[in-house]
Amino acid sequence: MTRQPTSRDVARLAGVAQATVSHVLTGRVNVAPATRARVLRAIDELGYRPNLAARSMRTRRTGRLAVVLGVVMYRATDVLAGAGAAAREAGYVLEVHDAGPSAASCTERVVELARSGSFEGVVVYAPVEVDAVVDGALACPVVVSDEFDARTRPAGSFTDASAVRTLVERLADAGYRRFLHVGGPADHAAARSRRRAYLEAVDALGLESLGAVEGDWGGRAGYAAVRDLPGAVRPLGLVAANDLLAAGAVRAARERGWAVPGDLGVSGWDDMDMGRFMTPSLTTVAVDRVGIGRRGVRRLVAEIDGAEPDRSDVGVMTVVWRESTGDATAS
Amino acid sequence: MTRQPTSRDVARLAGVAQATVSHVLTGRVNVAPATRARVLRAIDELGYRPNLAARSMRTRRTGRLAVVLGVVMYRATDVLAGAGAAAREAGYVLEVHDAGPSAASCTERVVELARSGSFEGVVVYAPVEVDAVVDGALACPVVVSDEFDARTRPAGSFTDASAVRTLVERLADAGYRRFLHVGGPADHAAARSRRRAYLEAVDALGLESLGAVEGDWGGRAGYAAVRDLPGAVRPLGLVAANDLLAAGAVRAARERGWAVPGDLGVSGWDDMDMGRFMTPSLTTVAVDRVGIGRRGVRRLVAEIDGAEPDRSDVGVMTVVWRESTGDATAS
DNA sequence: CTGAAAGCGCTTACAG
DNA sequence: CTGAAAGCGCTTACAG
Repeated sequence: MTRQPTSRDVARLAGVAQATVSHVLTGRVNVAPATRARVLRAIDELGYRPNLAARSMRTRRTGRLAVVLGVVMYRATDVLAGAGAAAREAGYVLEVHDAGPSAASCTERVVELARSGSFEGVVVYAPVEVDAVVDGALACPVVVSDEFDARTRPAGSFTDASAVRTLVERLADAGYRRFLHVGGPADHAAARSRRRAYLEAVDALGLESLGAVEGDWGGRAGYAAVRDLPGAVRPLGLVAANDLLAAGAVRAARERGWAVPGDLGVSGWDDMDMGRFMTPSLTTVAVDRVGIGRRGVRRLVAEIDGAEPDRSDVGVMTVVWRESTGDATAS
Repeated sequence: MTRQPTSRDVARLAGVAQATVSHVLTGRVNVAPATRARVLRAIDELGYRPNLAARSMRTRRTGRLAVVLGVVMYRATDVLAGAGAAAREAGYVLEVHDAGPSAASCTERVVELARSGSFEGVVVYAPVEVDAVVDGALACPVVVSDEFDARTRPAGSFTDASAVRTLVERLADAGYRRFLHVGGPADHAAARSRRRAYLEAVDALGLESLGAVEGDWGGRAGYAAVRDLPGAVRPLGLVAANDLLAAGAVRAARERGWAVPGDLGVSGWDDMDMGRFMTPSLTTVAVDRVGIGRRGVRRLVAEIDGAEPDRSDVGVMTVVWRESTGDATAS
């Protein structure tokens, strides 16, 4: 833990000026090969590492991106991994801030970070009140991941919609006669989008729907929804907004002696690890979380650079068919 | 996105010297109340924010801690939340780096970060080769979370051991006659610790053990272990190193027509959300992940300060009893 | 209690 | 191709 060597030390050892060391380091100015080699050797010998704070002060670039995370997301670290990789590629480093589950606290944090001047951009994977963010006097761009952007119909909603439509169609084909949606909290754009997709699907297909229940992302809402249903609704097709809600629904059905599949056909969302080992194994929608993370950072970097955002990897959901959406019992 | 105001701007507006602004900000030098108020008003009016890079360069403190995360952990964001809160309390900011699942890649990353000089400390929630870390010429302290520290018997192992012992005893009391452990990968200290605890428990209690199988943290190993067992082992008590392994075991048992509980009694680990909705619901060990995160950062901060680490919140596991460890079928 | 001056370690015009 | 000089925005002895 002795004093770290500086570019002056390197210059001295290499017998050149400090500026030359800098030229070698930044690569923005040509340096004669022999000089360059001397500098590199000195760097190596001294174990020199540039002081990033000093560089940042001089260049007025921090090289930092802030990530705001909502804790509720399943496997948020996958998103982080994607975001981190994209950030590295673009030469940035990520500072992660989690801001609790509520849209209010997330919004507050986003504004604080975007005003701090310590970041070149903020990317948000959390529910926020976008208007508040946009209004604030920000020092850098803010990008809200599609899944959490409430301003417009999110880009992700197209794929949400098609996945939900596919699930409803399949359940109808399998013989389920009535339908129910158990959704997530309304302040999440993804929850709203799946709910809307469900309502559109049953409407478009002329199916009998018992409606859309709102829950949190925990399983109890799914459990309660099925527990409280009249028996006459069977066979029922249930599209849940995530796997926990679906698992709760399955549990309630079993306690009532309903067959799953048979009396109840269920699908979840998120492809949680455990779903494949449940009995019945759970049909679900696999989401490319790493891609979501990557996309958020890429959009942010594009905005920082004033470039066109990359749209190439939109649409990253796959329905995973398992036992829980098997055929209904003929009644 | 206009130029950010500096402490000079504040000084000019308040009619004081730049040093006085600094005195107000750092609080290390007394300032007359009236002067102080003028400065504060100017700061507010200008929306001034100190430039952290400049401050850091001058003070030679970065105010940053690096966190290295292994992606495999369940709900790693809980750990992050705890770490982030503890860091905030101590006046630090966290930079999160995930380093892939392997001990080699994590170790490499830790050394790189600890050498970079950009951090005042590194806290590791990932499997690492501690010797390599200790050998390197590091610029800051490195703390490995107990759960991943391979050097010594980790502090967490005591609680691992007692939880495992409790589970084995209960299964024995419930009438299970033979025992099996399905563990995690051996390069994880937690996996080794649970395995050892299992072996000690069956030995101490004089129970018949079929041994300890090593898996990854996914559910297939649990599935395969039970699928391949002779039927004569029933009733079997199985202690799995996590809930996925346990869920896999349950699934295999059901496919073989074994009753769970009855022919097979199973416990998991991690208290994954879905476990309570499985049929049977899964007995498991709840871990205080937020506490693990907090403890890691507190130990690191203590080391930075040369203070005694806080040991007050060690031992943060609770067995959650559910249906899967119910009574064995008398045979 | 207040302020003038130096300097943290870099990079960037600019001159040679 | 190389280097001398200035300056990024702050804080810290130090003097008054």
